[in-house]
Amino acid sequence: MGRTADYSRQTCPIAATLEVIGDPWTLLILRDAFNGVRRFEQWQERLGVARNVLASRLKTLVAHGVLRTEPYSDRPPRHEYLLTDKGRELRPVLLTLYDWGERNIYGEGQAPNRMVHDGHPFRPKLVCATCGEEPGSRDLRRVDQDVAAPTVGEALARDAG
Amino acid sequence: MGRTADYSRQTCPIAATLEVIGDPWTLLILRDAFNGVRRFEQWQERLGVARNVLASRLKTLVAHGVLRTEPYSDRPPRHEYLLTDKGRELRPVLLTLYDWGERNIYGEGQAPNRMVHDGHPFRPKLVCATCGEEPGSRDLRRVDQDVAAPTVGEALARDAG
DNA sequence: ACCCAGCGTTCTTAAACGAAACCCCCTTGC
DNA sequence: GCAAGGGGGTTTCGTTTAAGAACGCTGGGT
Repeated sequence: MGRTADYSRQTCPIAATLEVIGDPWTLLILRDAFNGVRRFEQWQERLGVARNVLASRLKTLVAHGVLRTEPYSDRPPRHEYLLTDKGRELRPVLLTLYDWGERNIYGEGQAPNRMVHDGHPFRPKLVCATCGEEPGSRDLRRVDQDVAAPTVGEALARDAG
Repeated sequence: MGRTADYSRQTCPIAATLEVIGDPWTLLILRDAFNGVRRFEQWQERLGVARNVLASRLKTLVAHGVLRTEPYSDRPPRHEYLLTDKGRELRPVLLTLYDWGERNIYGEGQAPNRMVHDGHPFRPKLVCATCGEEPGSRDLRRVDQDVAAPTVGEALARDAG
């Protein structure tokens, strides 16, 4: 029936997230949003993405509340796209993707840019918010809930309504 | 000319990472790998992904060194797919995706499963490895290197060779 | 009046997906 | 010895989506 990876039957937060930001280009659109890009033409120019695809991606990001539109001119009517709080919470996702790519593809210090935090080099570290420890492979488990949890499709529908 | 989002002209670790794991299904394949899945039929059954697509994804993950094959039977010749060290380093990516989906789509405690770390609930927190602080939007910057950095395509080629 | 900027929409074409059939290799059971 | 079945794919074919280029719309500038 086509090509879309349809994650919506699953019941999993990862699948749910990918349903929102898993399309090709979407994460690069968000990367640029974090870097200050707000307008259609800027994204189009920087990414070289097809305009129809860009329009469609922006639309679904707005529909999911990751971006919102804000008018910046009445005549002619123009608006820009800004990250919402929900969108800003995606920053850890981008940072971990960045880190993996730098270490595993580019190699340390070989990347075209660096992250700087308050004057010193930044490298993300993921810790347990409760105890502050870095989780190992052994001590972290995924436990099923006994309640019947909604599928991705259902959760997204509720989220939109 | 087709459909692939081609990130390879960019020079960015995020784009480089997406070139490896950004295909539809790939992140769910990895999610299941972290949950102990190792064989073709298991993935096929759990994901419902088309077999040709699954075969192709596994192939590229092996080619990029995220998974490796390990024989588990000589006659008939059979192998399973295991995460490499490089693959295991993707865990933070999966954890941040999980966290976002749980909080922003399912809602706290509504997800079908929970993460448990050493007996207590786990929620990932991203901190600066150097100073231990959680970075805000203001104090984290991306700084260009002056050296001419390789494109994603070049970095991946070097990575493979 | 003409051109330009900004933001898309509409078209066509070609790649990638989805589904199901098919294939190979070997084991087990009758 | 032959059929059935499991594991791990590949082939074939139809459909959907992305790429790419062209066009449209709104208003501003000169």
